[in-house]
Amino acid sequence: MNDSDLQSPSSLRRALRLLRVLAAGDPAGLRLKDIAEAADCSQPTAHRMLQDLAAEGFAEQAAGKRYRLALDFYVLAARAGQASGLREAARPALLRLSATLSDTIFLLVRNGFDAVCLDRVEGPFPIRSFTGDIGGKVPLGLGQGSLAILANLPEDEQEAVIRFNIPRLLDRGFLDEASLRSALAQARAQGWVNTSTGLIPGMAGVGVPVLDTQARAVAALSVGTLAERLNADRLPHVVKILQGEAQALAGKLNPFDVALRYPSRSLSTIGN
Amino acid sequence: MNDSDLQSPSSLRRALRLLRVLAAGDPAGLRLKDIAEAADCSQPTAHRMLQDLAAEGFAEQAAGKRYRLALDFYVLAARAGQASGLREAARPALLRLSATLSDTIFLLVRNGFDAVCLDRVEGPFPIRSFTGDIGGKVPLGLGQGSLAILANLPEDEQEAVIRFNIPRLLDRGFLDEASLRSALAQARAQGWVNTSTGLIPGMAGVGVPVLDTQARAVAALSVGTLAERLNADRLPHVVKILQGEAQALAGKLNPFDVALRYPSRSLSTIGN
DNA sequence: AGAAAGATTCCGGTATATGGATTATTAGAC
DNA sequence: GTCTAATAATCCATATACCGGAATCTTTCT
Repeated sequence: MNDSDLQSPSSLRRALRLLRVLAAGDPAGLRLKDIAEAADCSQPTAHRMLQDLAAEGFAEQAAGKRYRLALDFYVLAARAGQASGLREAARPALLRLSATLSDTIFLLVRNGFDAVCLDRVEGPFPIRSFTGDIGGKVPLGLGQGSLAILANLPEDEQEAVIRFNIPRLLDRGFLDEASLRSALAQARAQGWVNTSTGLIPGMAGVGVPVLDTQARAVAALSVGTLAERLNADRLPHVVKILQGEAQALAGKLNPFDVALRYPSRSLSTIGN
Repeated sequence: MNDSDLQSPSSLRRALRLLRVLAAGDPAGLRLKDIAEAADCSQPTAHRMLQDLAAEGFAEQAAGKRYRLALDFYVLAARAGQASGLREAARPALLRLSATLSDTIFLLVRNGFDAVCLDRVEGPFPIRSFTGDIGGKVPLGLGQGSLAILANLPEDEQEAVIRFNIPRLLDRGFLDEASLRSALAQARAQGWVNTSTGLIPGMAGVGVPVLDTQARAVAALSVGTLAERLNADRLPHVVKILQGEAQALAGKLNPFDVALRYPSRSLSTIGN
């Protein structure tokens, strides 16, 4: 069930898991003993690795000897996932949208079977969303932006994702396969997704895909707001503005970059 | 002079340097051969390490076998308690400032002998800055925000930083020690830094420190704009608004968090 | 299609990571 | 403030798993 390949992972992989432990733990820092335990390695080993991590600027020791991720880690991370410069390119659009619509705007990208929130600009209204904050993940198909991406993948990939995600969607209590497929058909036909499937009570949103030159979705822009703020009067306006930005954004993207295909790593990490 | 500690760094440290190489290189990915060369290790070694990095979700192989940092890395960092929550806490202030002033706003923090750009909100005018994008570093003392931080460090630390940074500043062609010290004195006296030292032609800026409860700088907010947009009329206004946000931000910070002290890693990584 | 450059795999020698035991340090109790 | 239990750091012999040259497979360029 789990991935622990029978032969112990390389020392490097164990060290990287240490980083995961640190990332998952209290931002104020974790005690060596707990780290060693969580990472399932001896205390001296954890210590030595943490020393190395600290020496390279990835970790640091806070007061009380607690270890935590250091700034360099965040600095490097800011450079990750920048392949298409998407976040950079989209930032102005997000700000404009948020300013124009006075709502919370999300930038989502596909990653494997998930949509990941790459950036988010807060509006004045408190919002509940699936993706949550930057870095949040949802199965493709759940939520407006996520659905907009899934609806605009090449057919074979879409099929694979659907097959894989159906149980995950059911787990979260939404959408049987039939309604998912009809929602996808509608999304592709009209070019955007609204909140017709009613997901979080009182919340509503619109998602539009950002398409590459071959009309495949590489990302999505979406608005999350209160249901009452997306009435029949306002909806078309919101859709139009979103589509305009999505199109402009598509034009700015490096056409060389293609959507990430299935990640090679094992599927067992999906649960993270 | 240089660090090559005579005993070769541990394999973990070498692997972490690989990550740095990836972060520094083309976001579209680097070829194995170039990575191996940049990291100064054999091709098979680089290959093996990259495989492990990929297996743990820190790197990935894009089309053309190119290796680059993976999105999971970003996700991991985003989900981890943002370094001291500063970025989170400051985001609204940055957005407000950018909206109010119509200029580019920077959030800088101290890290060792550098100021690091933690966040940045673009204004409508194209800006050249030392820190550049998120994650960019400058020696403490170079640039308005960076100077504002240095000016408000405890005396002993400030002295250590000055001593260390003088040659680095000279390298970049700016500021002899005397003018640095006088700029620091002025900065501390008036509580903000303007562009009096004339750094990038046509550019101007204002930086104010974000102080902790002991009046030590933990960060700085700064504005970068065109020189013509910071005339005598507007300057006081900008300073006042910046200071207001900096003060409000200081109030929101967890008083438990203290400025990062000197990182334990060797000084030789400064050149990065 | 051919050739050259690059990526991946293989494998033996050896450097190096490992964890138990030891010492040093910290945190908590009184 | 002192003592004690718990955690962190260090040491060291051992065996492991890392390393890089050479061979093979793959891609990219002419």
